[in-house]
Amino acid sequence: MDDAGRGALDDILGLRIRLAHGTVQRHFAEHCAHLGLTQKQVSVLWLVHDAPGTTQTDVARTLQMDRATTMAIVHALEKRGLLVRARAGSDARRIGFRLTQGGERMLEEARVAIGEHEAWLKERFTARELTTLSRLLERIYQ
Amino acid sequence: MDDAGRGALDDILGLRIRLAHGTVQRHFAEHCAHLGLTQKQVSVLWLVHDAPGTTQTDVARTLQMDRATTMAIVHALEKRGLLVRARAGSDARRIGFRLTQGGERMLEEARVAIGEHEAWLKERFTARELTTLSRLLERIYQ
DNA sequence: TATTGTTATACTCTATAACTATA
DNA sequence: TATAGTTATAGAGTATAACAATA
Repeated sequence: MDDAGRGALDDILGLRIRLAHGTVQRHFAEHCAHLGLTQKQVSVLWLVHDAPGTTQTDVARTLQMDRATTMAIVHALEKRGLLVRARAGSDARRIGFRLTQGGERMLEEARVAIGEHEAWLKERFTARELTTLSRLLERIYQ
Repeated sequence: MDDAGRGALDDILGLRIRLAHGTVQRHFAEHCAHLGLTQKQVSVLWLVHDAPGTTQTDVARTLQMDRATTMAIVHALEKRGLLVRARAGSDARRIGFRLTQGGERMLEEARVAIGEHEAWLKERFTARELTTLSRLLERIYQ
């Protein structure tokens, strides 16, 4: 009995995405180890910097995470003094985030490391290929 | 102080890959929950089916995992009686894998569920786009 | 010495469920 | 009732380090 016409593991797009993700994650972990931050933590710092006052629910939606998962990440950042929480607006349930001075400094440093990390990732593509890849990936998570 | 010329979070390819990966993983978890298998476990079953006698190191290399990580996954499959281990060839260090009858049956069932899952994933692309996406992703992990 | 398998350990991410406070 | 945040808990994936057996 053979597997003719049954499809190979190579045709599984999910596997390709998973392998690519793993490769990127490993390179990040190595290259950005000196920051002591994970990809997710940097994403949150970046997001809050771009839009101070962003709430937990906003962050969860943008990064497509559970609220509880978001909590854990924010907690770690708060514990390190990179981010503070404060009531946002008239709705007493909503708590907005702001970066501390230390958080801003850390983000600047992270941006340098991530710039290098992204350069390593992108160097294998032309500008046109990068645009194509970004647009195709977008269709998956949007 | 503004961020003109500094690059936006949207330009981070690593983030797009991460979001796409998360979306695919969540859909797999929902759609394939009845199997009681994770993506990794199915990959290992599939791999061993395609090449009986495959060793732990082979699996680790193909799926780009640590040997210890591979162990944990294989252990779970062995515990459920889907896979057995046996000495492979003359090298007494190498242990090859084979699927049991139950493992073969489980793989058949998994293939159906994964076919549907992949159809959901791929329906948003044309055949040509799929080829492009696969080739671009390949350049990252190969 | 190098490779293969193994175990122990630890950390991140992820999600669920149950809870409190506010709208 | 619905939403925002919180906490506890658990499982999966990942990696490191140290070890035994074999090449």
